[in-house]
Amino acid sequence: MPTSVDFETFYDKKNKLSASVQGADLYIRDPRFNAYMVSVYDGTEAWAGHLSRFNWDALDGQHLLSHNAGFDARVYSRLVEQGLAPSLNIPSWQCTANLSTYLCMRRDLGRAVEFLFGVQLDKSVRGNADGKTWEDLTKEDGGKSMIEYAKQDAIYCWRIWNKYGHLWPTLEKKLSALTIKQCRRGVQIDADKLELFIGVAEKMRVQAEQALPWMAEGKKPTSPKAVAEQCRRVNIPCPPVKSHDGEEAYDEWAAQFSAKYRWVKAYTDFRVINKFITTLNTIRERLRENGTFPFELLYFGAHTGRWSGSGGFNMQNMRKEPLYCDDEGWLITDPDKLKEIERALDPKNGGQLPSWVAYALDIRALFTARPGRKLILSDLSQIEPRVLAWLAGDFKLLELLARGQSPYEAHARSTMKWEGGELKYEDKELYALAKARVLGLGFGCGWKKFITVAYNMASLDITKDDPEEYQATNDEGELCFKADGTPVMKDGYGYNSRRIVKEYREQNPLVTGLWKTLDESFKQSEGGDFEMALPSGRSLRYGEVRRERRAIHDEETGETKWKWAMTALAFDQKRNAVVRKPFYGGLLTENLVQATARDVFGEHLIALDEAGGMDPLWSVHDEAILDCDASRSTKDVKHLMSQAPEWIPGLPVSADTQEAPHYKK
DNA sequence: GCAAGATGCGCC
DNA sequence: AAAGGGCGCATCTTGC
Repeated sequence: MPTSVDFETFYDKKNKLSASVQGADLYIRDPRFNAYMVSVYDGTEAWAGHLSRFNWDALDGQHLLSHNAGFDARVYSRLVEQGLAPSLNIPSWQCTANLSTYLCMRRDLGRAVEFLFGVQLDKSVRGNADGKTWEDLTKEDGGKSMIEYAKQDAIYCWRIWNKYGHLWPTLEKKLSALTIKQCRRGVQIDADKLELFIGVAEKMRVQAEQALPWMAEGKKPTSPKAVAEQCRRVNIPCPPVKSHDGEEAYDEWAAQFSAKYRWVKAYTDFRVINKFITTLNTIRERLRENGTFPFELLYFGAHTGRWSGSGGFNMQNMRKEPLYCDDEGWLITDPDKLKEIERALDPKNGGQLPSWVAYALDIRALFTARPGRKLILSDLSQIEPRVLAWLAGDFKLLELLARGQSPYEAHARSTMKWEGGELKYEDKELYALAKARVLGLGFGCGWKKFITVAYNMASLDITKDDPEEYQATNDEGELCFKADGTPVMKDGYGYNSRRIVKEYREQNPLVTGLWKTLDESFKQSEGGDFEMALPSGRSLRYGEVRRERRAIHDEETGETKWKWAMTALAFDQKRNAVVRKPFYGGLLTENLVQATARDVFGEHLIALDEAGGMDPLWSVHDEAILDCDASRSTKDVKHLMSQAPEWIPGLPVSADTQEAPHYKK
């Protein structure tokens, strides 16, 4: 029988002493850090009290459990370092927070216990301990309430494992343990480069800041109010809200006014540079003496099972493009100039930065292998379209993929009547369309959204060939064009987008069939839970399916329409809570594909970890970053990541693998 | 003074 | 009938 362990440690939010603010590593090394209490439970007896009274030998040789094992294990190691705990033999330390998330997307103990046992825990004791030392707590009530609280936590941690541990597959246990190991191990940082980047970026920030007229009045640099006031002052419209009016609308606004007003470019630049500096500062603050950077990655951070970044630094969303700085310290944002840089950097053209670029600040270049080792980067090639084809039973497409064709070309051959040679080179237009269809239309996306999706994913403006009657006209009746020469279209336009969406659906009955099947199964589970089985053996659960009327607000007309929708309980990341959301066939298909792709990748991660000689440092959904010894090559990695797990036979898997001096796009 | 919401900027 | 989805963090404003 395992033993659960829970440490209570001093935290002080006001003075920025806490694991959530500092990250676990910095927190436990902070001079103010103090672990004052430990509680344990072995299924029969619970004990909680001050560390000085704890019989550590009781844990020797025991399999341990903690709710957030990564944290408690680090606290223990720190205590050993400080001579406050003996070094014990601990064969395993499992995490019930990770288990709870796997089971029901409730990570914190309170909500997990509420869902799994129907018991409401009182978490107020911990909340009230903010800024209080053990001495403070003993003065209050002899520490009694904290002792009871800590006991309760250890007991429920143990009970979660005891009741549900067997539902956690072996592979998932390994992935949980690997994730905990990765976070603690961290990654080697090029510290000199870090300092250089921060120095250059700070100068760039000053440059941008000096161009903001409202700074003189003491307004904040990115204050929306200050920007709006400035717009009124010079009699130009306020910048369109990107999430509301669309990115394109904003780009047009910026293009129109940036030549005349330098602050138009500068205030957006400021945001970009400032974000960059803040991110780099987090690395600097958390850097350990050996130059490694510990991070946090959440096992099962998304309801599909994907990992999520966490803990103040997200390892999964580092920008791909460097910040380019010109001789005067301005951020280079002009698309033509960026293209020129890209051309110049191509090895075929010399592979050097143009002379007018003073610095290229690439955050990814800071992440390297440990001394004497090498970095290997490997990502699964278009795993989601491949998985979709497998799930839909599209054997024709699978066969083309198995022959080594890209999903875009295979799709064009399979459904778009392409019979020529290599599509990418022979018909660029069709290739772009195939790419947009594959990436954009597999999950039920509608024509309106597809216009942006095609633009973002395949740089395709599918409205440009729309018939003239859809093109907007000005007051004089002349046709309207954007700055780049493409037409401005009327509301209700989208002739070609509608046509493409319709054609895709007609030509891919297996995919639409999958949407329909899932949609119908979902509807049939009305009144109960909908459980979607995944090929790997795990499943996604959608709780308490209901048919209900939901208000839809039409942005254009301002009207509110009521529509029937099928809804279920699902985890909402933004609110960090389980809420009711609408679902439909396309969305369920998307969840199914993403979850299955994650499971395939999970098998690869464990295979890589167990192969030896290479440490998976962290992962980004379909991409593994490995710190390898000299005996390992890209071939080994590529081979392991090209296997289809036995539960998904015939899935054509392939990986792009490279050795690199540092992390890169 | 703090929390929550809106917005922006990043990623697959 | 139609419906992109999955994430995290910083900054600013507003409301209590």
